[in-house]
Amino acid sequence: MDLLDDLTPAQREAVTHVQGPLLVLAGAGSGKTRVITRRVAHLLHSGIAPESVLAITFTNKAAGEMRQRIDALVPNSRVWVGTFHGFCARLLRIHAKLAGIDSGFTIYDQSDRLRAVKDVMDQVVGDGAGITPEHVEAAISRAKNELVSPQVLRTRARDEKDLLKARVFAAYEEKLRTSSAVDFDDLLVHVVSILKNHPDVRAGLDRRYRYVLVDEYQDTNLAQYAIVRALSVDHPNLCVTGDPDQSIYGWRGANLANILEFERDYPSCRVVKLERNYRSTKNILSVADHLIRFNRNRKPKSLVTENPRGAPVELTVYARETDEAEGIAGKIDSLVREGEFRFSDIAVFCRMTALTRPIEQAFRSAKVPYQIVGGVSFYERQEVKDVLSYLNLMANPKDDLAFARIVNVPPRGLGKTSLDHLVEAARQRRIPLLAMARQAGQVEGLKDKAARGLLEFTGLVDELVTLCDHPAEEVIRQLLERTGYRTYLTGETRDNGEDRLANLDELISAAREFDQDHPGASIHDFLAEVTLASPIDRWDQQTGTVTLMTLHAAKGLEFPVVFVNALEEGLLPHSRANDDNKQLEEERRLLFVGITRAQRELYLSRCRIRTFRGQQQATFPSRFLEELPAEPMEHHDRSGVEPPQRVAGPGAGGWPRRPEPYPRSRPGPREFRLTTAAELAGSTTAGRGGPAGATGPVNLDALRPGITVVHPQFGIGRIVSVEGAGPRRKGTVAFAVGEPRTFVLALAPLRPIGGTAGQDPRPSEGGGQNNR
DNA sequence: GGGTCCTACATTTTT
DNA sequence: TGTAGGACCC
Repeated sequence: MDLLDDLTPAQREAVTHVQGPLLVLAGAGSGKTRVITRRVAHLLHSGIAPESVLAITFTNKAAGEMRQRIDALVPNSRVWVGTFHGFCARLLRIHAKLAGIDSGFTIYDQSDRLRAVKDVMDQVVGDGAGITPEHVEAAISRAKNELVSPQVLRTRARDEKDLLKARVFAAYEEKLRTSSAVDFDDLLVHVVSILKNHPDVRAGLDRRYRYVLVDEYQDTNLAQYAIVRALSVDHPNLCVTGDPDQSIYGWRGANLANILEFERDYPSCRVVKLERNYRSTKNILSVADHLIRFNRNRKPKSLVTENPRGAPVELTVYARETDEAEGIAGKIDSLVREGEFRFSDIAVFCRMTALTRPIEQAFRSAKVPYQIVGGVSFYERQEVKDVLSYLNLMANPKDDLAFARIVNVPPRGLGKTSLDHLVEAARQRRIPLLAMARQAGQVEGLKDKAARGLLEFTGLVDELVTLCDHPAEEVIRQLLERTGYRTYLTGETRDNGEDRLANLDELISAAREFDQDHPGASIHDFLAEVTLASPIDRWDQQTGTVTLMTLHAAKGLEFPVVFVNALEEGLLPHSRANDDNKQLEEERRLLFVGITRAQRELYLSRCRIRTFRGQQQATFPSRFLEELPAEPMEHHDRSGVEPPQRVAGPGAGGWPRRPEPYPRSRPGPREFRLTTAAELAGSTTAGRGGPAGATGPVNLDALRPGITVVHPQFGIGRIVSVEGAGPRRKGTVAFAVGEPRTFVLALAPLRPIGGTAGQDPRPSEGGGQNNR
């Protein structure tokens, strides 16, 4: 077949471009994957050696799909397709020495890193000092993604806490070094340093990978950017594809500027825009387009489609999250019953995994088959992690983390006290725990019994190490028997012993599959693959079930029918984004990504009262709802709420302490009216750019304690106290969502709402008027 | 040493 | 609501 036959001129231009940098700005659903795979095929057809093509994706799943599609066009092409982390892990195995690490290094995942940070903090910081290991861990990751060393981080410190973080960072790095371990981010960081410090290696790789493709370029961080650039100096045949409007990993260091300024990096580059959408109906696209136009930091872009108009986009308001879940389950049931869709055509997206629970429950009782993507990865489950720790220790005797994890699993009479003695002795001698355990007799303060236990353990490890060259499946089978782990779990009747045994069997299957796919591979390779695996890689669209996943996981996928739930302030946008416009725009893109996954039907929903973390709370509609167009949408209110009552509220200006349950006995459609903080603030006419400031002078006398106010950014709240006088008078406002905040009243865009203090400012109240 | 219970805690998204 | 870590008891 001809590679170009069924392509548009723009797509054809991208596919046939061979030499020089190329930027493909691909709107959602514009056939980007098809363009990339065709382009690779075209390169190969033009006589370019497969070994000189490097295709980098964001997830293993995307990589697998791309490889498959390339294979279909050009069988057995041996093009390298993979993720950044996979590529770097492979490079590092070869060039470990140049980065000053063992080639047998262990890769620590995020939970390993957190564990290591905790250990380090115990030693370096002593007691807390006001920062949590999670904070430090996040700071370390951020620093690494931005190629910031502990030393530099220290010079940037602004307070005691920052200094402390920098100190822990340095100690953590030392710990990694002595353990021959690298964390996730290090895979990139070490490769960057090799490329930087060894020009010959860099030039060699640049030459080798003459044609580099990077997908989802909008999600690259500084380290990734540095790698890509270093590989495209002498042979800048760099093709990047992406969509700035779908950048949703800023929190992980992704830098939108990478794609926005690609043309500046490579002035000679060709730019191809794919703006025609093949995926969604006109209605869905219109909703997506309206929303994303509220983002300021973007390149304007039009998305057009020749697809039919399609059904209206539905927005439904429910009373509670359980009703929402049941509503979604019921709708899915009828969609399938009507015969137009199968379960596997349908997906439900949530902002957070925690929001999936009520939906799962509803699915179970409505007998809707579903699979959930995300949450705890298979490889992060305790028993799986235990076994992997054995493998890690076998492969890397310096891996103290692995040692500590399994030295007493199954129980060998080695409790915390013994461990503490061992750790202290090892620390003094600066040797790994396993090496110290071999000389258990020399450990001060250790009981005989514990010393014997340690020696027994080292003997076991030595025995296991002899298995290292065998196929992964066999190693694991043997390991489970010889360590007594299987027996240990078999005796475990509580704690889902059965499930855990089943997980071990699944691990064995995974190992078998690995052995088949990678004959001759080492345990290191198996461990690397497993550590770099993510939950989404295991997702399978072909199982005949509804898919339940986070909005982040949904990127790159498409479904005929899509539901997005919990469109409420504090959830979408997430409360942590409240005070930062950049983050707010990212939240908007997140919803944009969700919407544009839908091919034919899109259902949005929210509820008035949500029980979350065991707490019942009244909600506010997401501000994003206000940014959707009126026309192709259909609003339903199934919350059974009363029209607003113009009567005095429950207390003197009282914020209801606890939201009143809405009557379920009086359901029925109600007229719909959007009420968002921004609208109440009187800024609905602000148009582009979203909520603006207040629209007129506010009488400062009106801002008294007890008054309900609205802030364009933080939403509705009540003034709890006022201090000082004159122009510098400050007021503290308790918001319905998020932390209380203090403002200089004369400067803050606060507006009283509801007129008198007595009026019920109940959030989320449906209005009596129709907004159309 | 090891198990159990309890409390305090945090709580986004993941290669 | 869940989990991780500490206190307590055997």
